[in-house]
Amino acid sequence: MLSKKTKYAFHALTYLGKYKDKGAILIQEISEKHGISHKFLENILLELKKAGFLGSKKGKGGGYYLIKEPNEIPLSRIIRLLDGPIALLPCVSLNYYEPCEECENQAQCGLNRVMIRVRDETLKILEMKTLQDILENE
Amino acid sequence: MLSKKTKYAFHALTYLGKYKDKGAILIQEISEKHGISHKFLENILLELKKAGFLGSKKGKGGGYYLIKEPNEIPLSRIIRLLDGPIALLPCVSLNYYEPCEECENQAQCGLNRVMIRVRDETLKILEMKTLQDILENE
DNA sequence: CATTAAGCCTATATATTTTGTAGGTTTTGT
DNA sequence: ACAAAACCTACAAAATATATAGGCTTAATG
Repeated sequence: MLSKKTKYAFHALTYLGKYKDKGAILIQEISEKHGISHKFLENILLELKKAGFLGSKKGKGGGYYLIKEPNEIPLSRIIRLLDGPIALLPCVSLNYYEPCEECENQAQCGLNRVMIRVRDETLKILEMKTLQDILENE
Repeated sequence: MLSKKTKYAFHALTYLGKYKDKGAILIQEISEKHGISHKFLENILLELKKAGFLGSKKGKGGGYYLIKEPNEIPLSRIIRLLDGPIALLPCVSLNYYEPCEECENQAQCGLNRVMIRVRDETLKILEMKTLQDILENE
């Protein structure tokens, strides 16, 4: 399941996408609209900024704004940024690969192959669908 | 990601499937072969038993054994039993449905639809693939 | 140029979940 | 009767997720 962090990130991005013509938007505005703790959201927005999705302006009249087009933000990237791996096993993760500690031999692990399929089907969707699609559905 | 519990369950089931002609198999045998804590595995096997996958025999010469054919044990059921929902959001879970607390209106939640697709594609695989497939791959 | 309102940053606190342990009870073969 | 095994419930420890605190930096404005 997606963490709250990731869900909050989607809410914030959606909000910023919806009002992207209004310029910089306050953390506080988003946190109040969605009932998210201000400080928690602050951390999330900062991560999104560092990852290159958001820009910000400090000081009075400051706030956050999207610096990518919504159709350039695949859902997969947001999930990976905030939640980590999308795959169900570390040994089939593309971005967070590690061998499974319990598995003496990954090549002959029966689960491995199935989980590669699950990963691929999941990614087909999450890499194709973007913030744009979310915005259109709301 | 799958929890250790679920991974251990798969290891145990695979082991029991592999040696299903040998009758009851000790917890200890499985736990030693896979480096799993005896007591932790005990709890897992008990759950698998209560869910109808395993049988057991108490007392001397006792142990656990499969009571379903490996091809009657879809991976989805094991994951759900030990890990809970397969879906990425509670509001799209078939077996563990709850409305998302942050979402005022699920019908017009943009994520909802995408996550239904992810769930469906994932389930296509995890309901079709069974312990049998795992055994064949090892 | 002082004040104020905003984001930035790092550390810490709290809550929840996962993982593992303890210890006694029941059952069964010998 | 004894020993070996699963059964059961509760608890402990560790890890992770969620949330908070508090000072720092930046920028607009009267």
